Amino acid sequence: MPQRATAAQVAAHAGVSVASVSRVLNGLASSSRMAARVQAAAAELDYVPDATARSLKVGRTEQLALAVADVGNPAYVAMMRAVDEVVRTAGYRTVLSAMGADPDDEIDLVRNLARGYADGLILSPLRVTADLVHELEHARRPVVVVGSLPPGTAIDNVRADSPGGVRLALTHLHDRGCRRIGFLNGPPDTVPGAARARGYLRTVKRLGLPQDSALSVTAADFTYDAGRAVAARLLDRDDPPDAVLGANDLLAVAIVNAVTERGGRVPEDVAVVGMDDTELAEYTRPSLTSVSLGSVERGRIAAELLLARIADPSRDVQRVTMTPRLTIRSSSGPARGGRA
Amino acid sequence: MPQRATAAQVAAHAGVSVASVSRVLNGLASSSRMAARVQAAAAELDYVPDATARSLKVGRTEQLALAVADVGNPAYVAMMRAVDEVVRTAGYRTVLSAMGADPDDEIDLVRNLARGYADGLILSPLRVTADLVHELEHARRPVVVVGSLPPGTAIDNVRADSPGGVRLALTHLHDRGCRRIGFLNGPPDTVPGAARARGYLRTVKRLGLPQDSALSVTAADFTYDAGRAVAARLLDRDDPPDAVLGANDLLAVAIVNAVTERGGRVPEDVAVVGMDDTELAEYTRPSLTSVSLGSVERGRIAAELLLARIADPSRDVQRVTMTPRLTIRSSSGPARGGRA
DNA sequence: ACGTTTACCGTAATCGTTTACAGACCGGCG
DNA sequence: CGCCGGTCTGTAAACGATTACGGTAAACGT
Repeated sequence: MPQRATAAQVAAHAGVSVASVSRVLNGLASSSRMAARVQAAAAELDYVPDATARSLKVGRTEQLALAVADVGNPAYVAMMRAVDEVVRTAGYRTVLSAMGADPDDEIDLVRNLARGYADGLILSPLRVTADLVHELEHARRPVVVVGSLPPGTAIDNVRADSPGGVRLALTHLHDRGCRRIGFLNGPPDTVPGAARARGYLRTVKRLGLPQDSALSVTAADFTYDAGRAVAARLLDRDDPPDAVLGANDLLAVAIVNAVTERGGRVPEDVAVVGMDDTELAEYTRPSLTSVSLGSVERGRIAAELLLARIADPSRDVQRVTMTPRLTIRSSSGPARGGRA
Repeated sequence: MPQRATAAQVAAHAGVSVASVSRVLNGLASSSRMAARVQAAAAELDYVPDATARSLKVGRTEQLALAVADVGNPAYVAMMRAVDEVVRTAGYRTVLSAMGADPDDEIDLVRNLARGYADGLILSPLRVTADLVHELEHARRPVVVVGSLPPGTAIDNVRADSPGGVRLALTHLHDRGCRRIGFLNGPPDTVPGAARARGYLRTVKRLGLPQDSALSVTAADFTYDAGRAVAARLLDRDDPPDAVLGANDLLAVAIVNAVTERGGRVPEDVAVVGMDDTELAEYTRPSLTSVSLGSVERGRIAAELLLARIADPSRDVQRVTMTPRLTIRSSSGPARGGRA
């Protein structure tokens, strides 16, 4: 582990001042003779400027923090990739701040941001409490929230249109002839859980479908295992649904597998639609019809919003909503026409 | 965006010196009267110490960099989670340094580490060139490599036993009665690709299986799509294999889907085994027999090795190899006994 | 030839902490 | 009463860069 050279050492070695070293290495005005000397000395000593010292002086870390609720969820993975892509090409680094389900984690995170280890934060919280909103509005560094916020909150944010996505999915199933459409939701006290539950109720009413509360089941979280754990409540009934919407691709796949394990066929006996349109939808068999809520674009836009705000802190607060898009695959099958 | 208070302001507000502020906030010796005053002042001004300044002074950033080749690969996602878990509980942050397929990216990364933006690096390179090894050995900060390195390289590393894993898989298939066992590999010029190819050849020989080079196919990378693109070369033959090993769960799933789309049955017509034992193996139908190369443990151990080396830079170089473990699921089916 | 602009370069201040060092104070012991 | 030991506290020097400022010398115009 060789010692690191400092700018002062380079300066001494080249017989110039540290100011000149800094100038040359940052491409500021300097004679070509000077530039050559400094560069030679820097190369000889294998000098690399210290990021920490630079950050302290210029007041920027060139790092952006990213916090998502669940790194295991493919939708978040896709979002992370998109964020990192934008962030990196802008010359910043991404620091990952995974967090648990505890909303206090998020509050701590925003507080810690005040330490200045990053120039901004992209936060995708599962639950939004009043405390969190308060903390966000008083954050010492710019924050962009991915997901909905209470109306009037003055924070840049980019949200999915969950109710719209649910409507797209249910309408599609209705068009295919499904009438008893079940819903496997995640925890209803989360932002996406609540939004999707709202969308489900609203659309069921609008389409004139049976408002049977037994058709709506919630999993403990948005994971495959949690989906499997409660799938029986939906399927093992005298009057099982002829279609199920999963609040998530993972939950949808859980339903698909639960159906097939019971000897049922997807989509003939039960059609299934997922949400997020992750890669999973392509891998699984039957491939999964899924409505994209724009995870990738949300990530990209969030990163761009953050960079823009860092560049101009006084710009207007932005609020972007993605429009959902349905991709039809095998799990909701071809038109059911003659059957049933 | 309220202004940030500095230690000097807190000191002035409390009528003490900045040294005392620092001492109190870091829990060093100080009278209770002093502690109370400082804490009151700090609370009043909502003071949070600056991470950058602290880092500059103490020479630690409390950040660890993590670089993996492909964030889309579930095996790496699992590894990332494991790393982050360990890193975070040790009080460090994880900074993500995604990189492309270009080996130069990795060299840049190691070089950049000299800037001191992180206290250490966990690197999982797809390809290991001589230049990279050289760079690693002269790195200014501790590096742990996940994956194999040329013998004699003095770098902490934790590797998978790919050949062992392949042997496990092939032996299993052989035991099930399969004789024409195909292999869908990733790029053979990558570290895992090369290791698995070696393992395949060796085991095929040992088991006395046909050494038909047409049975071994390589995909352009370790992704599902790349697998799909070349699956035909393996399946659409006069003498198709009765089993296929995927170098990857993604590649294995690609084979499974390609088989079923051709009307074949898995495992009856073609048994399939994957590698990495990711969550995908549970989701897909038929569920995928897969050999775990210990992605999660590799991540955990890599993080622990790095932390240990940071704590004691002169400790002996460690090299850990995970032993592979086979999990049998439906895709390689029950004993084939009477059939064929 | 002389004043003035221009281009470079070095000195030193600065970013916000931590921490070595030394001074101040108090109590207790001989 | 003097001295020693210990406990706190403040002063000031780092950490390693960037950059405002001023000075020097070359270049230029008349």
